[in-house]
Amino acid sequence: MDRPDLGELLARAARRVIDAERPLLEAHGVSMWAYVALSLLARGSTPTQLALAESMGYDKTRLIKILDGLEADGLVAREPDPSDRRARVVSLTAAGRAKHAAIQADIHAMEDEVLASLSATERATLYAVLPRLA
Amino acid sequence: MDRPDLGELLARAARRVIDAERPLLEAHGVSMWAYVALSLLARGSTPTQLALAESMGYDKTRLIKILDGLEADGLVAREPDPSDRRARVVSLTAAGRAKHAAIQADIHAMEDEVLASLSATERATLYAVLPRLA
DNA sequence: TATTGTTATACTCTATAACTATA
DNA sequence: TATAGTTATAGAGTATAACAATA
Repeated sequence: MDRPDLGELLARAARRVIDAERPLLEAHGVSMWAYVALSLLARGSTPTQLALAESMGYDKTRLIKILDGLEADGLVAREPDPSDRRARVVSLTAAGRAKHAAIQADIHAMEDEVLASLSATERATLYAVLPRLA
Repeated sequence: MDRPDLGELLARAARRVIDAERPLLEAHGVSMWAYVALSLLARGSTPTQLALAESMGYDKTRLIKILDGLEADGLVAREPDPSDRRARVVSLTAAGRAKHAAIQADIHAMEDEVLASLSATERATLYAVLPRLA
């Protein structure tokens, strides 16, 4: 009966990693949710704002300010969807793609330190299991 | 270079599990942070409020309202620390211990569903690795 | 002088409701 | 009538500073 709570374990691990990400993101002048948006866009899709918000697990009304900032910095572009002129399609600019790659490189370097004490099989299992929990 | 971000994976998994916890906690009339406090106290220690806040990773000023509610419900007791009369020692009452056990039973049953698709070794690795990340 | 618990205040984040333009 | 994007407002959550009692 000495079983720890999974939610607490996940939340503590997530908080630890995110706390370590915070200064890296700040150095790049990008908020956490802005980085999440850049990450999804870097995976290749050019979704509408609503679709982007849903795949981020974020609110469409809050995403607007995020995109305003990214657009003002020239990292993303918003263009009207030809097939539905109510919608606006979001895409990465070349600068946005470069920015995301630079940030992600820093983050992955940080993660390597966090994961240093894990064996290769433990790491592989972690990356295999986590997506299936979400 | 198609490596996912660990922070995002952990945050999504944590959010999913915590979202599933929310209705269970609400049914027991306990907030998430109140449950975290009950969990730490159930592990046997009777810390001072400040020590409890630190081990929760929570703010001491916000913990006060949490403890006020738990004390009003008769789930915890606050007594002055004999060795330092500024401090107040927090402990579980019998009702608090029973309450925590009942909530945790519900939560563990929910977690079993979440973990159902994982093999026994995957589960063991997950429980071994997560504490080392935090 | 420093620290524990407490309160009060300001700030950020989040959720909800309305508005426009299209469908 | 319903939906995508937008804006504004209210609410919850969080952080900071100050206070009384004790060290």
